Amino acid sequence: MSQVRVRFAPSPTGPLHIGGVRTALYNYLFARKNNGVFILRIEDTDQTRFVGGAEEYIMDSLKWSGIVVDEGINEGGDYAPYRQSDRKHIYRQYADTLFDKGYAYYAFDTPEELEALRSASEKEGKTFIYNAGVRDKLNNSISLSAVEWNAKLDRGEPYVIRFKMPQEEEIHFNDLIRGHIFVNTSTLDDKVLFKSDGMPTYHLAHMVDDHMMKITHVIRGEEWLPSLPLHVLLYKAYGWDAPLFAHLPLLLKPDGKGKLSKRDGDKMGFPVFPLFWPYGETAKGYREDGYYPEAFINMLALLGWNPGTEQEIFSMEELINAFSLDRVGKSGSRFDPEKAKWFNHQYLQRRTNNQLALEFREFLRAKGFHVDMVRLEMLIGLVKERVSFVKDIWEQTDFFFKAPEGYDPDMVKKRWQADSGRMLNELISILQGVDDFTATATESAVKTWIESKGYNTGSIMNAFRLVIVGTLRGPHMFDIISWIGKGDTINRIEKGISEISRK
RNA sequence: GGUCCAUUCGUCUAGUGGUUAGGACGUCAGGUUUUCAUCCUGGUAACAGGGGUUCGAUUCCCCUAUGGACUACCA
Repeated sequence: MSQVRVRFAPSPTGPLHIGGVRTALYNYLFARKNNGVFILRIEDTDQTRFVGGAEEYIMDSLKWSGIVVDEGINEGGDYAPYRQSDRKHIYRQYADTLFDKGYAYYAFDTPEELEALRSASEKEGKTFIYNAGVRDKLNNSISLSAVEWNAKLDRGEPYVIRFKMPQEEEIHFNDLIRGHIFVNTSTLDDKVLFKSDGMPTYHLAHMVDDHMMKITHVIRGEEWLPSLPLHVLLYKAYGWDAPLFAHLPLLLKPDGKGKLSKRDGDKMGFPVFPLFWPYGETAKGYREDGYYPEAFINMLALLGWNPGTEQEIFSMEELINAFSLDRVGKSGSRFDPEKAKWFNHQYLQRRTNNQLALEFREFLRAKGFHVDMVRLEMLIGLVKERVSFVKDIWEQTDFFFKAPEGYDPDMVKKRWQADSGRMLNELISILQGVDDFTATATESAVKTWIESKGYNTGSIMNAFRLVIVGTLRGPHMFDIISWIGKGDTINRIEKGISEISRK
């Protein structure tokens, strides 16, 4: 068999949705798995919907995700150009071929006329379909005489080129994910192939390009399934071999009904886009929310596909190895933001303290703290397993950098006893006597003291934590005081005693 | 409305003509942690409904219901 060639073909109409990233990913995995080629083609035939920055956004998103394009606008390739507006000149002749062969015709109906027909049909509870049923009553090169429609062309009247859908024919085709499907052409309409503005529609452009670029497998979203019969007919009309098709199920809302949208993300506080979108109505991105691209991709890969084993954590290499189209599900997947966080937690745990320290150092710098790497790595080691994102580390460690500004009133009420101040004063002198201020040294000194006095460990330690942290949370107490040092520890105890006792 | 597609725990899913219907996220409980979190252990929880076919259907077929996509000179 010839070399596998697949393409991801988005429209630059705004930021790329994570559903789009998943489509790109599956194409990419399929290509790599089969030693094939992954192509990025920009489908910008609708000039009215063009959005500046979207093309770069698409490329940046793929790059961040670790999806490597083999042929595309930046990469070049034997089938360039890879942007449809740059290929404009090649489509017209293919529309003409279809006309010459009798598979297409000119239509002069104005958008207003068609709109009127549609609303009239709707009033009767019917759907207006521009096909064999009404074709010869409308304004086109089939209903009009050759003299008439040629005159219109000569006058420069706007027109489109429509596909001439067969009247009553069963179209059978196969989808790699869904199997055999068939539909009767009487329910299909004469789709516009070539627009009056001189641009092809998606239906013409994508298949001409797929054919010219020798695409072997079309892996795209389920929203294209209804137009597959048209595409199959088009391939037949040209006498071309059609590629194999695989229609991917959609990503659905975490709750409620319908497909995942930007609104869901806004409402529930999770991103629906890979990267921050800075234009117009801005949108948050996974990258900016602190997700690792590996976790993001891993999460997306498992939404609609599964390996058939119980493995859940996959590197890109592993995904490539394990991927196959026949393990892609048929039904839409509800997106679960909680599971996305879990994936990031897993990836964060697999990073070394050194890597995390490097990442967290940027955070600290922004806050004006400068800590050397050795101490930072120690700190990371204390809180690493408690967090899912680098940015969470701050919430877990803020009290390492500054004494508490207040003391949790509920906890004080619950844990601060009449003699807590006296005992903590004793504790100060115990700590004062520890020269080597390591966690083990201070711990053993304090435990010996508590035992010798017959104190209650719990009440001492809770009060201790209160004055050091400000509330009852955080890592092991002796790890904390070892990190902040003897001087600061004692200062905090003294400050805590005086401030809490005063109340 | 019409056409097409889909339907296993709350969610992502595995699975088979005869299984204690498995895993993960979430959730709940217990344990560890003198705090909180993590972690560990355990529990909860599903074959949409109705007809067939069959000795036997979650699995195969049909119908219904529900969900989704499409129904543009948008992709």
